[in-house]
Amino acid sequence: MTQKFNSQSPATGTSPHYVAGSLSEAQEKAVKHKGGPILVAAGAGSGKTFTLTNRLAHILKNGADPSQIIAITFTNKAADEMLNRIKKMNVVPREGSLFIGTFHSLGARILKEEAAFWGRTAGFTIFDDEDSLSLIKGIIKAMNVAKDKYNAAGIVHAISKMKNELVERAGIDPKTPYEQTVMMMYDRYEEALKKNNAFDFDDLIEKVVRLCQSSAPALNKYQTRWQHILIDEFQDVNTSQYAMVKLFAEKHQNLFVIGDDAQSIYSFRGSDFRNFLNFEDDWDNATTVKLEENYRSTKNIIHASNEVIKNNIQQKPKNLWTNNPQGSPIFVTAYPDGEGEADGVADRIMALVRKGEQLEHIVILYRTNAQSRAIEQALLQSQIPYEIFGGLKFYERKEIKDIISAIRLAVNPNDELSRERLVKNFNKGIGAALVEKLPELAPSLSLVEMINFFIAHTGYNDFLQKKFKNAQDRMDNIRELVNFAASFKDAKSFLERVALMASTDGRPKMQSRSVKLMTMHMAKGLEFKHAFLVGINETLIPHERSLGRTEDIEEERRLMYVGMTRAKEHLYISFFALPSRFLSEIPPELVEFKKVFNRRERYSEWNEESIYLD
DNA sequence: CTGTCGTTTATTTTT
DNA sequence: TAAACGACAG
Repeated sequence: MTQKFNSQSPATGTSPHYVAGSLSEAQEKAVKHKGGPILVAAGAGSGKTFTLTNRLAHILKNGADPSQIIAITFTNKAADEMLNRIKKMNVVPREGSLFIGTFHSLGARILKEEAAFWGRTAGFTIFDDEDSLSLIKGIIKAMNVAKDKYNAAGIVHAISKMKNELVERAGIDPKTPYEQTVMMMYDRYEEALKKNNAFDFDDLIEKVVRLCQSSAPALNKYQTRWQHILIDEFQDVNTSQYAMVKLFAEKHQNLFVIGDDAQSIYSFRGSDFRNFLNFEDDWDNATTVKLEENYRSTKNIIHASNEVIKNNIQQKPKNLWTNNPQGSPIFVTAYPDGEGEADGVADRIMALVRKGEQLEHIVILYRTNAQSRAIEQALLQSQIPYEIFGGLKFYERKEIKDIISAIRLAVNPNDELSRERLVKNFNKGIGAALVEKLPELAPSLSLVEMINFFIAHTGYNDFLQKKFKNAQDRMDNIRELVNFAASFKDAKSFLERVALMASTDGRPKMQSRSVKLMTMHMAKGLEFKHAFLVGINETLIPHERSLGRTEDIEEERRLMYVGMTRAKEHLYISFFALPSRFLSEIPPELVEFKKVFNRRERYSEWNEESIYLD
């Protein structure tokens, strides 16, 4: 077995360095599956990406043309990783003919082909969440309704939900005046998108499904084209994504889906892991393979995680096990308050450093972003270098958005939002002049020339310096953007990529010598030698907002499970105030419990006896 | 354009 | 309870 414990994989890498060909028995069964629908239930750390990549290679080696295959992921990062691994295996005869990408990029690609059906051109713009919000805000204003009654974000959310759940517009019968108005806004929103020659994120899936539902030739085209469909993180598909895939796979039935229902943590965004649980009922001749050997963590960590997730009712039964060593106990620490906890974690990290541990092997995970502040302060004080993951997406930065707006308008003159943004941004008519000039200029300039034109024409560096204290940082960001843009052959593909970028994509590469801080959501798929789970309090995880419904609490438990299974060797869990119920689900014999008193005098009477709730 | 005051809102966020 | 946002006056 080359998948060895404590491998030298980078901190953010997802798996040890495998050698192709060393599949476990279960992995081999999944990889060499003959045909027909197959669900691979891949537990945490069971070599999911490895199996998926080998499956793809297997299909290619058995004579399928790359153009007949689509492999769908949720993130660009996952897609890039798979593509890199596949390239190394030397099984793709023609470069560029194989689709490995996200649901959204697949949708964008199809809609480019089918733009006319929706009254768009191939140069359509992809509106992001912020664009959708401004569009709705404009509609609310124009409709002259009571602003306090119609919350723009709420309406955007409602529309997004309808699209994700494929709710038929014609089937909706709004009863109350409020509902009637919202539906009117929906209609206006759709009109506005069309007028702007734009699709929103959800359209990239929904409009493909609607097209295939209403046009037999179109459906037949894609069904025939794609004979093999592979889907990663299948537990996270939403209704429209699954509908799209189902339509495509109906003809050849070569649908390979892989994922872990125990790690479904995005239901608030429409992910529905019942698609995973019901797969065998949904496809007559479905095969199921379970990957239950964990190559990542110690026995203690796996045992503790299993005991926690066991308490969920809605799940596929599984028995995750490992050949790895027993390892150290789970270190659970009670602190008097959040600051005490942060200091305690910093102290513990210092101790690890003194023992020669590398900072990049350490991660601190929390439930909510707000929790990072206390931790940051403590790390600063102890002079421990750290890096926060997530936060603002690269392209959501103001300076980046300004430039993107200019390129968007150049490519798509109907993009009113970008025009507005540019006009508003600069005084003395600079914006207006720019907006006039762009569409003549665009065809004659390369992408990078266009960006440089924008910067020169608007005096953008001066603009930044006048307006922002951190102008230098922002100019650095622009330089990053120019570097990134230089690798694209045309503005259209650049815009598509940028629009579909996640918060961790496209940012300057991370530093290696630093502790990583992130939410438990962001940590999915990653692994670290040492994982600190902080703020494991009742009201934080499970979050107080989830306490009403069993399903929500079960999702919180899955999140806890995701957090715990990130640790390879050492798992540190801490809390203040009331310990999370999930802590009491860890068997006491696996835990080394410690209490820290007297951080401040007023907590001296703090006297909880154990982490176990009554 | 800029600053201030009142109001709102407060989990997670793969695209 | 703070902090972020938006409206509006100066």
